[in-house]
Amino acid sequence: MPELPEVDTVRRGLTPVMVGATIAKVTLNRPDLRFPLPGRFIARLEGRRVEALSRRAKYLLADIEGGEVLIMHLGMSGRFIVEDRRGQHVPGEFEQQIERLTAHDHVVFDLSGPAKVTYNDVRRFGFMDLMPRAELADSAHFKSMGIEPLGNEMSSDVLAKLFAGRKAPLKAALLDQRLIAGLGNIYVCEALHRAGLRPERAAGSIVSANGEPSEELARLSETIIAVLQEAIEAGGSTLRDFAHADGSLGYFQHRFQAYGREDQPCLRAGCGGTIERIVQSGRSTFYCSRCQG
DNA sequence: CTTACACCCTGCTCGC
DNA sequence: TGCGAGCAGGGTGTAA
Repeated sequence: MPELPEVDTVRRGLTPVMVGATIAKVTLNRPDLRFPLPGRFIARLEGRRVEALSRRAKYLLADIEGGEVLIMHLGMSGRFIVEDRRGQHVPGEFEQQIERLTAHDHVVFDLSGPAKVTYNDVRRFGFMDLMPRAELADSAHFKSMGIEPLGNEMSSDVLAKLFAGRKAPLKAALLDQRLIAGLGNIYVCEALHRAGLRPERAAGSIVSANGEPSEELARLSETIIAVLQEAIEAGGSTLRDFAHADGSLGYFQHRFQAYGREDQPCLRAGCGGTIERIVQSGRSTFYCSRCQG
């Protein structure tokens, strides 16, 4: 589920639960996620306070008392479930509570308060790592990471530099985390649709020859920011409601204009086209060949 | 350096 | 009803 807006939603949800709390106990139900968990994972966390929780691209970062940072990536299917410990043992706390599936609960953080935070990940493409804050920037995860799309560096000037001369399709360039970090398949499709740009076009083709940012590039830059901000405000897309254990879908139903809408009418006013699905770099691209030029 | 592709893993849906 | 194929929001490693 998690692209930048979803990860940010998770960050917001976990902040009041985790920040300031002490990690009383860590339980590992397996020795690895996508990668092996770092050595002495449990000992380095237990008894320490969580000082802050932040996001970089699709990564969640928890500052741990003592100077280390807990790095968490949700992969494709990772999610956090917050439970009041009593909720587990006192049915009726939530009237309609459905027993949640605990298969694929891989890591459990018992906090100093009544809360328990469980990392659940069916496909196990997610991972966690732990290292001193000072080593973060040079770590394998972050050293080649691109700009933060909602950060200060994001502008059509910077995009022009990043895209200049690239033959890769716009779709691939926007998905490349070494250029811009945080966009995923959904929001790339949405941004290109809203900006009216064809996903197959070479990324370099929207940078004008004289080096000045083109109008298309400016539109794309602004659209990316707008789409992400709107998604964050809506609380992400299809994330399950991680704050409760009832298994129900989150409130945010699809406001997608393109993603997942193959064969359905293009929603751009006056377009009248039909959304098509093609495959680029092994992944589905949804777009309207009529209004995306 | 850039680009392309296989791969990691589990579960669900679709067509036969 | 059963079963294989294809698909799913991620990143990584390798090869060309």
